[in-house]
Amino acid sequence: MRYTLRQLEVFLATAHSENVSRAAAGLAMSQSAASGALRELEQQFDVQLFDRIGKRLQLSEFGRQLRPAAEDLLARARAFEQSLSGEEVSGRLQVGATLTIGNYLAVPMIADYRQRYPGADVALTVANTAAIAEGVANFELDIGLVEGEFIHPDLHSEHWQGDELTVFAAPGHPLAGHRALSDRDLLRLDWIVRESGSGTRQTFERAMHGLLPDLRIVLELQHTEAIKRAVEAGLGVGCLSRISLVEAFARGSLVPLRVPGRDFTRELYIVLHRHKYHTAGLRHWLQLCRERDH
Amino acid sequence: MRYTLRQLEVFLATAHSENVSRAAAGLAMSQSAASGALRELEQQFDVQLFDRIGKRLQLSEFGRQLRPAAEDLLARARAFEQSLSGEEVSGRLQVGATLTIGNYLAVPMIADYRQRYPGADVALTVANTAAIAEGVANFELDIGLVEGEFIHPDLHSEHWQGDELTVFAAPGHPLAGHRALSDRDLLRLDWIVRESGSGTRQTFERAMHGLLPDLRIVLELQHTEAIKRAVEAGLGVGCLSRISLVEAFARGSLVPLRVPGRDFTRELYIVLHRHKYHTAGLRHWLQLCRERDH
DNA sequence: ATAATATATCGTTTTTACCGATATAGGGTT
DNA sequence: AACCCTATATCGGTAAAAACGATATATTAT
Repeated sequence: MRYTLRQLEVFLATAHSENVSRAAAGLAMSQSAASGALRELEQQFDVQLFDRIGKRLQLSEFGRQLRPAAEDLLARARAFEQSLSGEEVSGRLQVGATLTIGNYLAVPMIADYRQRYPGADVALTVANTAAIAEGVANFELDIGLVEGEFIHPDLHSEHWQGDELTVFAAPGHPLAGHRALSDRDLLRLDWIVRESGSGTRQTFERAMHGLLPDLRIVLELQHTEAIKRAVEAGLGVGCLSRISLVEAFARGSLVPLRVPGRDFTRELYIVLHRHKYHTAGLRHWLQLCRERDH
Repeated sequence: MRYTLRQLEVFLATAHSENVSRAAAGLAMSQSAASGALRELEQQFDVQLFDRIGKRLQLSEFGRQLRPAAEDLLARARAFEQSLSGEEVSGRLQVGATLTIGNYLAVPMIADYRQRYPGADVALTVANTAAIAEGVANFELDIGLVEGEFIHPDLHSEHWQGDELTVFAAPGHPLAGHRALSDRDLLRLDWIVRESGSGTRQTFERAMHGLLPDLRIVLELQHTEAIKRAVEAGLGVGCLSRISLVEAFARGSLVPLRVPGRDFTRELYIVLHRHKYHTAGLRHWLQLCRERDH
């Protein structure tokens, strides 16, 4: 064997940070040692893993090709080390989720996961669908839970569960408890919705197709809770995922409005890297996802 | 990382030969170095991979548990080394096959394989079904092509193709070109068949169920070609796989006899280790197998 | 018993991995 | 353009690791 697992660690850490010094620090070694390990690996096989553009290191085309296999190999090596150590589930599972999913679906799942597999740790990163996908593609996230569809050569996205937006208002709103809303009603309402670019907003716009130019959007907020409070305060009606509203409906602080003519459904997806090793932790999390696949 | 790929190599080579000295020789290192590497690996994780029974080393229960994952990891590490080296298919593919399959199916496949993937090498081991299965389980063979079914916790056997034995005789035989043979006919014949324990013999005995005690077996031979020549010489009738007879039938040196009342079919299986990494070579071979799955 | 065969260990040598220091070089900033 | 900040590569030295040969020890076979 003409290379070591340590060299792989250096390679991948450097590929990740595009910075030998930081990679070295992360691996608890000096910059010179990391630089040497990289040089060693490249010389052994007479290949170039990085393009040295000035003082910058950037994965070469060849290095980019090799990375997924190297990540896979190292993940397996770590898993093997753990079976040698006799440990069960360990290592921090990096979960990425969009805002709505993160707050309302992922958080209870994390509680469940940590209870079922003590010693297992989860880090939740909340970002939009594109950023989550990027993270999974770069091996920074183990799994993504997102609201949008997309295509990426290295990623595999699997249908998780259906979701639906609900139009809602404060209990005292003129149209609360009213008949089903027509398009004319929708155009007379003041809307408080999520910001452009969010998955929730995209679904909202799709559902409102045909009315968009004339819709009165009075407030755009980046947080679900803020929207709910604004609606409670009577500033207008909102449109959010039903999963973020069940509690408020149960309490009676908000009430749903029926809009039968329009399609507010959307699908949630699980995003995985096509060539990533599934650690025990990841397998357990996936099982949890599938159990909650209504 | 608290271990090296080299240590894994020593571990596996020793597990394979149950002999540190030979393992060391195979890895081009001294016995003392191998012994030290093993000790190192065990001390790092405070585990016992081998039971030292006197001068004998035998995989401990723990070592046995770990072996498949280690083999998998090392196979992947080697594959990664090859992608670093820029080589394509390489390494010798160890194929195990039973006698009939080896001679009549595997040999032309090897020719095909080597032509399609220049640089790829194949070693064919011919043995009975049980020995092939054993070899695959011990990682000595990459794949087995066998005639019998069996169950083994670590092995996965997949249906490959159907086969059929054919009863045949020399063209001048009294029953050649005759009507279909009845049980009474079968009992009057002199039989030349494969030896007990062979897959072909097993299928033959199953097909002849009910007649076995009275069957006149005049000759048992271990080689298909020998049986054909004996039948050509008029010593009796034979019963072999149709795949070993097509040529002789085409030439007219032998002729088939019809035995409609009895079932001479059997199934051929592909045997793989459940937890073995599929190298590029193995994947190509499997593809070849599936192409030839009639 | 004795020979043959294997493994473990010891002292030694060689190799390697790593560090700190230093040289080099790009990218901003003034 | 000169300067500083930040990064990487390289060099010499050192400590650790890996390997070797020789030797001690243990088991099996003769």
